[in-house]
Amino acid sequence: MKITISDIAKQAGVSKATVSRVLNNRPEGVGADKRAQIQAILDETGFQPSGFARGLATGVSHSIGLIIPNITNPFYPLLVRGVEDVLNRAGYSLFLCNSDGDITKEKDYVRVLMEKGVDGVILNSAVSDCDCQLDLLEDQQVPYVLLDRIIEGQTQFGVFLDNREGARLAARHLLAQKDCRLIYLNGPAEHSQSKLRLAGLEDVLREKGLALHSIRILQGDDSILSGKTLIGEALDSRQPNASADSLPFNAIFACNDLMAIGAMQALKQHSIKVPEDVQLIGFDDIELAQLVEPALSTVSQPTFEMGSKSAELLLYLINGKKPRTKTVTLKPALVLRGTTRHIGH
Amino acid sequence: MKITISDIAKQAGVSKATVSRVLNNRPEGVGADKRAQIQAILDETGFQPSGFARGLATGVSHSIGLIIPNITNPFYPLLVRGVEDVLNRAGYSLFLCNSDGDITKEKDYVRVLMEKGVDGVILNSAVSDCDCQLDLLEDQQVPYVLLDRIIEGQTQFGVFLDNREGARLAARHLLAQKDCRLIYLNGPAEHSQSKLRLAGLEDVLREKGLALHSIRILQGDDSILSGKTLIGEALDSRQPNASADSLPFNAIFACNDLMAIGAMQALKQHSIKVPEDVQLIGFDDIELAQLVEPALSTVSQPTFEMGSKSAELLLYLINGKKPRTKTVTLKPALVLRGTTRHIGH
DNA sequence: CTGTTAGCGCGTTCAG
DNA sequence: CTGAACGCGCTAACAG
Repeated sequence: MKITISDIAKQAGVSKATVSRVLNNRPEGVGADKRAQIQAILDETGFQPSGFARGLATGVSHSIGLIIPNITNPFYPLLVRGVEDVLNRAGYSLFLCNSDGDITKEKDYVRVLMEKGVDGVILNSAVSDCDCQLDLLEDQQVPYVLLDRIIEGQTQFGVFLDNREGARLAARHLLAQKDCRLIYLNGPAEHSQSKLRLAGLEDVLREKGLALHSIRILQGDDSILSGKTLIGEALDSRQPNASADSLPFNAIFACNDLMAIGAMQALKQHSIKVPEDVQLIGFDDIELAQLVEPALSTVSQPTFEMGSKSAELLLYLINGKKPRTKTVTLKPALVLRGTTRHIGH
Repeated sequence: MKITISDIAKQAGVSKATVSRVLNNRPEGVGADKRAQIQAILDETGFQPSGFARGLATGVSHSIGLIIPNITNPFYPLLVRGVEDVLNRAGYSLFLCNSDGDITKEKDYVRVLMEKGVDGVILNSAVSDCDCQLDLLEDQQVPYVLLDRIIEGQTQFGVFLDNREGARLAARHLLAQKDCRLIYLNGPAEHSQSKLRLAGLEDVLREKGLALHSIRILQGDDSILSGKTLIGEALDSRQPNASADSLPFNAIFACNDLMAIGAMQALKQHSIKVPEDVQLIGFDDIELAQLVEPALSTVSQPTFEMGSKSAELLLYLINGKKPRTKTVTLKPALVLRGTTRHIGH
């Protein structure tokens, strides 16, 4: 049988209460002599308190849940690491949940996490039409922070990237060239990211006095394949024997790097030169972006920081502090590499 | 306050025991009528049992721990997904821990996981010189499976890739060309993978009647940078004005894809053609391997399956069944892409 | 078929 | 400064 707190109490000739006090470093109520003696026994027996019993008695688990769509998406590992690092340092453990963006799975996970008694939840869910998962959390007063997910009219805690501004940066660069015929490779339409990035693009169109329909929007799904297929089709549908000059587009802005890389593959297959014939900008700045050839120009987001910030915010909430602002907004940056040309000068 | 089992017991006019019975779908001991009635109350109140109390009473948590070096390494996400998928289907949750290959961290994680009362642990630790973490597990009889980590003379449960055979596959292909001057880019020497892959390479050397020192071994650390640096140095150190013919090597076998990709970058910087001037094979077959240019030839391992198999094995152990074999060995496959030439024919 | 009773291991009053 | 006693919410053994 496992060794318990009363075992050492007996062994030390004291009561469980006293052992508990030194176990939790309570300054009050134990003489230095006894304290040291008990600590010694604790150490040499390698005693480990039961998290169950502790949780039951205190209502605290020192573990939190992180729900993301899919760890297999190269955007997430760094984010997860950011979360785990600050959590671990603070003495918390992490439940990892892959929702696949499925609202049902997400709800199930939330339920399970609450059963486990997590002290808080970080939720990165891209869909925003149903918030029933949040209701569960609210009901039980479990603190949570939203990661990169905007819910209109709501005032939850969250950390976000300024997606709209990121898109503006990219769009301004691309639309700076005259006679720019731009394709926007959109991500899943229900994702707030896709919407915001499109909105940023439209901002720039307005800035430049261009019609909103002057660009072409292709609907993808954030995968390499969809980027490749979409651009491949756009290329196939043009006139045979068309020269590069007559390309139906000369710039692509993709909602994420994966689609941008897919687009590059299609372009390459058709022997279209990047960035000479068409310029290309992605979004996310995943590690892969630096490794493709030519290296992908993209809008970078501080992924690790998004994870760490959200964990910090959550810990704040768990400790009952009210952070000054309910949301943390991180800034994107345009990273120009090999798939864009330098403009002007 | 949270709603408890006695609340519904009261509400239904029965005892806690009865509620517990329907909660756990115990076939015995509850009339169909009462059962239905209680279930109804359960549903409409949205009652959720406390995992703490349950764990305390049963000694079971329905959660397991997974310790890996670093989720940020592109090899792991798929593996983690494999684990999580089968776990989730079986009603288990996953604690994710990043050890950074640090034995101290690893031990700490094991300790914490045991405090949380995990039902089992999957451990992917590359170092094998100290097994104190395992002792902890053994002491408390917590089932665990080793992932891709061989401990000599031990007979723990585990799932492994046949690393040695994988290296043989690659080495045979490379050494089939006559006058092959091979560089082996080794991973961290203390990793069992590195050792086994080197051993496989040496197997082939013996097969071919070649001296073990007829190849050059460079010591890397599994990172892109180390591959790039090492090969860069090897290239810089040759005579100036040397032609491609006089390259000090014409084939590279890297212990992992990341180093292989780094090597490719160095080669490209020196305008050395792959695979014409030097052939290159990596190991792992991470997603990136298909995306570099030219696509990387490599030894693939069934990463997802390694995760899922290890989870299955662990669940087996948790359920007290004795699997037929203590270890599952998965087979690697040589995937020839753009960084190797076809031989003979 | 159902209710009663007794812990699971720990934290936490409240007396002493 | 210390200990006895209770309760956290649930399961399990035992009666009825």
